[in-house]
Amino acid sequence: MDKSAVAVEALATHVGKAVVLQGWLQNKRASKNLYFIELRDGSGVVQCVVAKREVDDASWSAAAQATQESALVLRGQVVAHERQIGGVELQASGVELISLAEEYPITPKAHGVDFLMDRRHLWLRSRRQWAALRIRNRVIMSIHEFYQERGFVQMDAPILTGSAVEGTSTLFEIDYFGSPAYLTQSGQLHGEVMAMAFGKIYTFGPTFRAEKSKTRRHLTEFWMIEPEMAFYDLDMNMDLAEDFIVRLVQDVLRDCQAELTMLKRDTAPLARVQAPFPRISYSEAVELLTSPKTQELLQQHAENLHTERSALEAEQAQIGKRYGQVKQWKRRQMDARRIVINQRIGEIEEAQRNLPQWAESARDFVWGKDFGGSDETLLTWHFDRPIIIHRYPAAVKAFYMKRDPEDDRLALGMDVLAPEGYGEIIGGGERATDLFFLQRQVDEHGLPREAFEWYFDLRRYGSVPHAGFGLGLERTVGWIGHLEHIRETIPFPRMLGRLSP
RNA sequence: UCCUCGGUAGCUCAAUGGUAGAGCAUGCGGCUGUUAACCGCAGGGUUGUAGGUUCGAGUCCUACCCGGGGAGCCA
Repeated sequence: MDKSAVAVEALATHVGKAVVLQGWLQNKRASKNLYFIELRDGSGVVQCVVAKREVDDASWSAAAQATQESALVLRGQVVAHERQIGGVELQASGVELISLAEEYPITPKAHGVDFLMDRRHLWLRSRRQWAALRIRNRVIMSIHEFYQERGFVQMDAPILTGSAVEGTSTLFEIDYFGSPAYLTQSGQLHGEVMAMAFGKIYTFGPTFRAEKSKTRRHLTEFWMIEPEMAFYDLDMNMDLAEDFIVRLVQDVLRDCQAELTMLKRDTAPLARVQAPFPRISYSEAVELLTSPKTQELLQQHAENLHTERSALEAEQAQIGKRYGQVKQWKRRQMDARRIVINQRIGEIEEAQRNLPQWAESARDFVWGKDFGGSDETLLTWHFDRPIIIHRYPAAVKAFYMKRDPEDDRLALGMDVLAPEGYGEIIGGGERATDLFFLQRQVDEHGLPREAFEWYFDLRRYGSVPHAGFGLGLERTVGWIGHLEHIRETIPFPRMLGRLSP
């Protein structure tokens, strides 16, 4: 291994110099005396030009032999080249084949989800996955920076627990030396413990939910960041959540331009993610949801879908008519276009099927229910940035939430909803401080008091106002990267029916 | 659990109930700058499974299996 090898991402600072690159062949284009090799090294991708007259025979035949994902060492000079991503390419002087790859299953063309998921261990090498997971990395870094700069202490909550926080139906149960134990659903309660010991803390760990949800927003194993702060009320909690999200988005916007470009992410909506976020109470949200304004937005959306579909269908008909009379290469273009059209029409059809239900759900929404996925999406349509909804009916929130002193029906909870249909990325609130209230809540939720004695102790020994929230890492990354599915935001997604690789 | 869409070549997809095709990938040949390169040729199929309707089924019907998306629930 060559210690002097340069990372692709650093090449811009090596223009005009001779370098050694180590990596894998992502794609190759050939003409008689020239190979264009796209070399991937994990830090980026660079085009390497291998010209027959510039290299020796061994190098030339190595370049000829190299298949997709073959491992290579390339030597050459870095030259500036306007048309390349990153602005540089390598003029190769030597090619060494380290390992000849067998026929690679993931080709440069499209593949289906199931096929790719079965090959997740290889799929991770693809550009989109690279971009998505680099954004994940940047977000994780920002999370730690944000809290560490503010004097928060990182404290891990246990993953194995003896008690449930949320409903028991979504718990993964395991055998713990003959007793039942559960994989954690939230570090919440332990976070409160640590906040009483360290003041301001945050947990960062995996969370498990045995929900039988098959949607683009659900994983059975996901990562959650849960800050918990002593002497914080609901407003301070919302301020923190707002600053936090702005920071994550702006860091990615600044440091992940290449990744966002690769994902074809429209960055305008991200640039608008600035404080303050609209803060609306649950009751105001219900009013908004059931208002004519929401129905108008739905109507407009339905019309847009209809117009788009008509245009696509007209184009489809045109293609069908002309198909028999055109040249081969044109026909191929038409085939490709036809596939894109079919896919989009499928999406529109589904949206058109769902829209009436969305409208009905919004129109008939009654105070007291929790918002469904479509309701949340509709609420975010009214705004151009994330929104915070606070003061939910106590009945739909967790037992440990503090009641609103001004209205006992309400809990001092808050959710942050991401725009563009990505839904809830934060859930949290101010915690109840009163021992007797909590004991009653535990009883009413049918939970065993004994299991919460240690939690009750926090209210016996110096109980103070405190608050916190949980941020879903994968949903956040999915939203920032505008990814179609949450499974692309984590290296090895765990979902219903998916445990491997 | 329910609703909905789908399963055709290694992959992605076509195919008014009437001879199963295209692109990519693979192999061979061509091309001095390509950007999912391009051009030519070749090999590649028990249309998810089991029944049924029909002169004839990839296409219609029934059941089952597998997958996508959504509801419920949630980050």
